Amino acid sequence: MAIINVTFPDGSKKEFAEGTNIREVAKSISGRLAKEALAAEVNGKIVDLNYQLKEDAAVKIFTFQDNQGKHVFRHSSAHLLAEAVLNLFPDTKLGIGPAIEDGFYYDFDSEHTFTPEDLEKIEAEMIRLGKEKQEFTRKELAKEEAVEYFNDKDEDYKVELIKDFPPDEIISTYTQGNFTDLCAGPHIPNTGYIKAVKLLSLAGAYWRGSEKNPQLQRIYGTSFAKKSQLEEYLEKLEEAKKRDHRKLGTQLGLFTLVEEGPGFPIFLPKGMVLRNLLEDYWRKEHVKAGYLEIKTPIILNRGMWERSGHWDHYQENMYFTTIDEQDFAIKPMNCPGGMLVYRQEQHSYRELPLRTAELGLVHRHEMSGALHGLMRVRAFTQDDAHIFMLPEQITDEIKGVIDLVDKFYKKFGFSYHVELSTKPEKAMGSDETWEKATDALELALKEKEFDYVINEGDGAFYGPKIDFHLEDCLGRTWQCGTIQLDFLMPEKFDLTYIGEDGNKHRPVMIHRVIFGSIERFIGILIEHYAGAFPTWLAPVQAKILSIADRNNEYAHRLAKEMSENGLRVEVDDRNEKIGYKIRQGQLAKLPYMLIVGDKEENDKTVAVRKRSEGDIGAVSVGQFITDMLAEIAGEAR
RNA sequence: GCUGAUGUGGCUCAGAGGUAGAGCAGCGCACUCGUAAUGCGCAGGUCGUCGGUUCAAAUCCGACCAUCAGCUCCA
Repeated sequence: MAIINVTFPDGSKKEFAEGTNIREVAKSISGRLAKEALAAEVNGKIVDLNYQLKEDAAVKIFTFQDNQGKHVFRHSSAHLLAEAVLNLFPDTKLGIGPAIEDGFYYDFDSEHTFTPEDLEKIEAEMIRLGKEKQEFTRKELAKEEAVEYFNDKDEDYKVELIKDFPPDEIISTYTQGNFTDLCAGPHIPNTGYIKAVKLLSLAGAYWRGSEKNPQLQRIYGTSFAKKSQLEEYLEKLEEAKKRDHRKLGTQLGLFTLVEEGPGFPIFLPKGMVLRNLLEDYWRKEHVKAGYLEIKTPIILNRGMWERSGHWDHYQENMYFTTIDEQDFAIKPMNCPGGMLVYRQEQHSYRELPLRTAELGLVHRHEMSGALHGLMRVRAFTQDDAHIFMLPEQITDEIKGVIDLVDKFYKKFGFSYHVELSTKPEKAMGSDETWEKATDALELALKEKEFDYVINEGDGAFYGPKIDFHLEDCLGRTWQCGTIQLDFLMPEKFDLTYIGEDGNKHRPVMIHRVIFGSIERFIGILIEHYAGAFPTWLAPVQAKILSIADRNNEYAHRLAKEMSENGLRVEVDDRNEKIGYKIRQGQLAKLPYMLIVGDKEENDKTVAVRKRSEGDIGAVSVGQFITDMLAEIAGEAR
């Protein structure tokens, strides 16, 4: 029998007899690994533990600690879910059931509408089946056999999937107990591993993600190797929900969402302070980066929107109005206004790149089901800019914008990921133009050495884009910044510049936003800081709390002095105990509370209580103001 | 828009056919207080909206609106 050389991730090597399976390999390393092993990677391919080695191989064994191990574990959990559902609701047809970040789901087609109570029953059934320790066994079959097998079981969706595979594809199925599913695998050894499982929610999901297809019932769940891990996870979810910007927004008095204006958030005084600070910072940075600020109207006439292509390509998202019997539209984007600005005068190649920026309020008709706090609204302000440039300036300008986005996000401590979105179905312009634009964006990303994923067909109707995504408290990502390269709009509006040769040429343009929408960015910001804003951003930077009524005058005198120094201060002069005032201040997440009683009044000091550190002792008023201004200047830089 | 769930005072929630209740917040009074909730009292709700069933509806039924989760779509 042949000897096989196995190399492990740490570089160590071991010899095994041909046909040895991974379980035995794990056992040879340690009993514990054999117990915890879920799946393995052999020469780059993910396999089951009973995969038999046939040649020399690099072997990695995965446990629940590894992402791959988790993934396999959750995928097997999805199979267990399907088995449980079929046991309880035999007429159910199966869609697909993959592992996802933090869990898994399975899509079902059933006459019966699942209820939250059903989820409990299904969960109990999963646990029961888990106790049976049913083994997952793999079987390979030819395409026709597979079609026949699933046809017999009336699994229409599975048949549809198989029919889309290439003709010579080897199809595999996995069976546990008397449940068999179409699946590439791999899977964990048996269902007994799944001891901690929780079905979390129920939702409709279109078959293969298309609105045109029937809607299936999707059950979401998660599972862990140990009960304690599940509990920890559920606790973490609860904690994350406390950071929800919708909750904190009301609690902290930043904004409000009312039934009278779905998707039209109302900003309250404290929210406006935050918003204005962001805009101030934005303006400062944009002047530095060579942008000129403009403001274009919210309403423009029909002809202009026809020219821009929005009338044909974006109508379903737009709001309309009539003025003096003429059609007008409320802008869903700022670009056409930007075009009108460029067209105001003749431009020389010497002026380019010309960077015009606009904090523009746009309105878009979003589907009612898509609305979400400040993250997805129907009216929002984009921190827009349109850069008009020579073709040879494209890469540098894109790189400049990438740097600016990075600077902004780093300032707030955001981590983000980048996507490159390509030509959508509803697009203007030729494939060549699109390809040219997409290549230019890709080149800039490569030169910047950014990791990015390609988002097919998700570009704007006038051009491809680089999207910057930020995460909310639950790890859902939202597109914020975007850079779009556009050869078409300058054409549509017949934009020109006079080149070195004295002739007219067509400029290229970039549409870009950094925050994306101020509203969305604020939503992310609230969740990121859990409402505890750094001092420079805090709507109220310090609150002065008086100990007794007789200290109120001193408190107000201090407040006046601090306000005159540009600090945002409030006084709590209510006739309440200091512990109570402090509690409320702490819940309001104020960076500083200044407690003033007889002692402070006599010494002309304030007793400082810092949000993060508690009581830090008394300092003179002047000293406190100086320190705070220094802190703010440092943060706001 | 689709699927499911939810909607009770400013906020968090109880009440599940007999005509609305608590805590917090608010207001008043007393206490004048030293680092996360002082006590007492008062006021506040056409129970999302409209319609139906019933002697009687917050409660049962229907439609609509809004919100939440997900799908789809997007900054």
